Amino acid sequence: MDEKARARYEARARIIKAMAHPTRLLFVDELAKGERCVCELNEMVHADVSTISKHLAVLKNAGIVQDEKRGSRVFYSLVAPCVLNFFSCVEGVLEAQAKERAELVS
Amino acid sequence: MDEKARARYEARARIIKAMAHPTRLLFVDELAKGERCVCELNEMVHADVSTISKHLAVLKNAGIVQDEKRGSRVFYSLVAPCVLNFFSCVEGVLEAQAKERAELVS
DNA sequence: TGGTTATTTGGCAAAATAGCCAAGCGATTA
DNA sequence: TAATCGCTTGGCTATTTTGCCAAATAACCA
Repeated sequence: MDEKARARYEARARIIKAMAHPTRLLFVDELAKGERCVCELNEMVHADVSTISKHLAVLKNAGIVQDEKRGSRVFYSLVAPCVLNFFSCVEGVLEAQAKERAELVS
Repeated sequence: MDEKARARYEARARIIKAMAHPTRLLFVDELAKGERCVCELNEMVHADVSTISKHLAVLKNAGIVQDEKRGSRVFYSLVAPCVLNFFSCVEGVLEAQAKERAELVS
């Protein structure tokens, strides 16, 4: 594999890595319904606001969400809705795993 | 968020995390073309065989690939081809980012 | 102006991940 | 049987990620 190809896979991995956290997946799921301010997202999770803010920064850096300050609040919204497609795939994999585990028992 | 929802997002994140590495993305891409033995995958990457083996174990544990021993070799194949859909999405995000960076310069 | 609210940043410690080497193990060949 | 091949596992260190706290900033209200 040449250097260029390696860089491409690294760039791809960077984006996917941004999705690889339960809290961030929850946020993406929520933002699919519309924009939300940090305070709203904060209410959904048991974590420090600074932690929330850093998770959102990760998503923003990856180009998955964008932010817009209005008044004293910052609103985040989804700019790459295609990441929602990840869910159906992942759900399918989880179901297959559950099925397999069930068969092992029987 | 209740305990059950949290567990669901954690399970999802586990699968996505398995995809969040350049080498593993390369392997998935390669396995999309057909099964490959560890030795073939090893040739594609500058890394110790043990490292390769561990990456494959991560993908297998996540339910993305499966393995089958035939003779002295172990062949891996893709069992969740839907993960290939990740690529087109990620590619789109990368393009959008490149475009934005280009606009910042101009 | 001073205080409060909303959010980000810096810094740190704990946890998870990555990758190398050495060792182990089953299958194959000599 | 001994040596080799293909692969996995254990163990270790280096790096990255996570999440908390404290501090900084910006907008708003009194």
